[in-house]
Amino acid sequence: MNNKFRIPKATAKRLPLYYRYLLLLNDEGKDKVSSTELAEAVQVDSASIRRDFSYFGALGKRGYGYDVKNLLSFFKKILNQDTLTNVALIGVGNLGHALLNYNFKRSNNIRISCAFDINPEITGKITQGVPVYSMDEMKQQIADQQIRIAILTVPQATDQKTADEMIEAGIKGIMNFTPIRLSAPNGVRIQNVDLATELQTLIYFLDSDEMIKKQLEERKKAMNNTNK
Amino acid sequence: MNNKFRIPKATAKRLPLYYRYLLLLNDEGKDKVSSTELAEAVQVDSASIRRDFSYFGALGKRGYGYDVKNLLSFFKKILNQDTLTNVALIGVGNLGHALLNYNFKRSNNIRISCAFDINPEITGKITQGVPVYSMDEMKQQIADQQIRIAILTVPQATDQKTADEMIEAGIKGIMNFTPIRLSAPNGVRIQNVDLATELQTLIYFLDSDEMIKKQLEERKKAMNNTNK
DNA sequence: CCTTTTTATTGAACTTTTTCACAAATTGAT
DNA sequence: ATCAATTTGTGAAAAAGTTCAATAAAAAGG
Repeated sequence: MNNKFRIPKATAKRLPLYYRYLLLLNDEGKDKVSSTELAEAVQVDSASIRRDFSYFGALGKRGYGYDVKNLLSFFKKILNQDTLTNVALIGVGNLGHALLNYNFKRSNNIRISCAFDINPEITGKITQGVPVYSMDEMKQQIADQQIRIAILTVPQATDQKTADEMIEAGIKGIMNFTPIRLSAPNGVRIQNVDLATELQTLIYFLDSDEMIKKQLEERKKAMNNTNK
Repeated sequence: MNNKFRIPKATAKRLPLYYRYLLLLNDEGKDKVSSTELAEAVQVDSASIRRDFSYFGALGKRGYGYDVKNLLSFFKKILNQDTLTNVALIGVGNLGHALLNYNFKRSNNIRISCAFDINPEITGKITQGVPVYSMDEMKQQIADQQIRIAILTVPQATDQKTADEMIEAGIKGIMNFTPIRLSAPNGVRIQNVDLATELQTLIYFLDSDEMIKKQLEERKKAMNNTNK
């Protein structure tokens, strides 16, 4: 028996994407979908899609494509979408508020079930249907509710300490919106979401696109001059 | 003359990370930094860091490390941090508001200089120091202000149409927070930021971690039984 | 029933990214 | 001046990820 369970990281990252589009197709009443069709919608090369699916065995039918309902229920299980996942929100500032309003439940079966903040003006109340506790209560609540996943949107400074506390309370996965790279023991996953960095990367790519374009133009001009 | 300018994508994505940490070090008054030290802070293998830097030439000194000020001013240029980058915000909902409050300027020299929305209750006003225009004015404003980059946080549905309009107005880079994979002509970059997807990926990894752990335990147990 | 078309599956080639590991340069101590 | 300790820069190997393209199965059309 070999490790059939080790799915490439790159593939795993694309699964939710596939899943969401399959949900959409299903809602539209579509019965089948081909890798080419999927490729266009999710903007992943069709060969990659076929390769990705193949890690889970032969999910399709040659000459036909993939059965939407089949694929959907398969991925539903793979992605743990049949059970509701409760997550904690640490830090109810601007971004935290936005996330409270975000409807993760709709197509992901994820729910923010409790939030924590230091600001006494918002703690002890219910915001967007979610109770906001003080930070002192965090450890207890997370442990009691057996929450494994937390979204960290505190405004910096104390983040590592906060993370340590969360992990102590039983958190196994952190979606980290702070710019600090948290350190965590083995068995705890950190997913960094760094908005400023991504924006800057975008700018970098744009500038280098432009530079390459300029160089090409200059080279062309030089060629023309030599040919005269 | 060969293409010395083509920096690997993976490297480019890490540059803003390095930059931010270098800013921090400089603020702390540190003069030099080694790849090992950097590695720990940004959680990238030290060999990768050296490799990344080497694409730009020999930036360090053997037996010494990298000069913080030197490196910083070099990356400042590379990342276009010496000029302020204006970006547009399309959609001032919850997430949009959070982004308006986000201080991109502090360590990234990026500023949201105008925002757009359909909601007449917020258009025509200035929010967080940023004027909010109606969608009708978008094309004009983007063109007039020569904005190349936009953050798209509209609540779905019309997004492709909105994107097309933006591109027509001169936008070259879109940071897309909507779940839809936008299509764009050549020369326009789309950076997708998909919060629900990332959260789901995290859950997937957690579950597979757990499964692997369980399997290992079972295998161990089986081994023990055989050895008896 | 045969032929053509469609489309998944997958070995193999290819590309990109990461990591190893060591020579070469530099520092700092003695 | 010498030697030990550091630390970069980088060939080369390994690993991860993507794409090509041959094959096989199924569907559709005649």
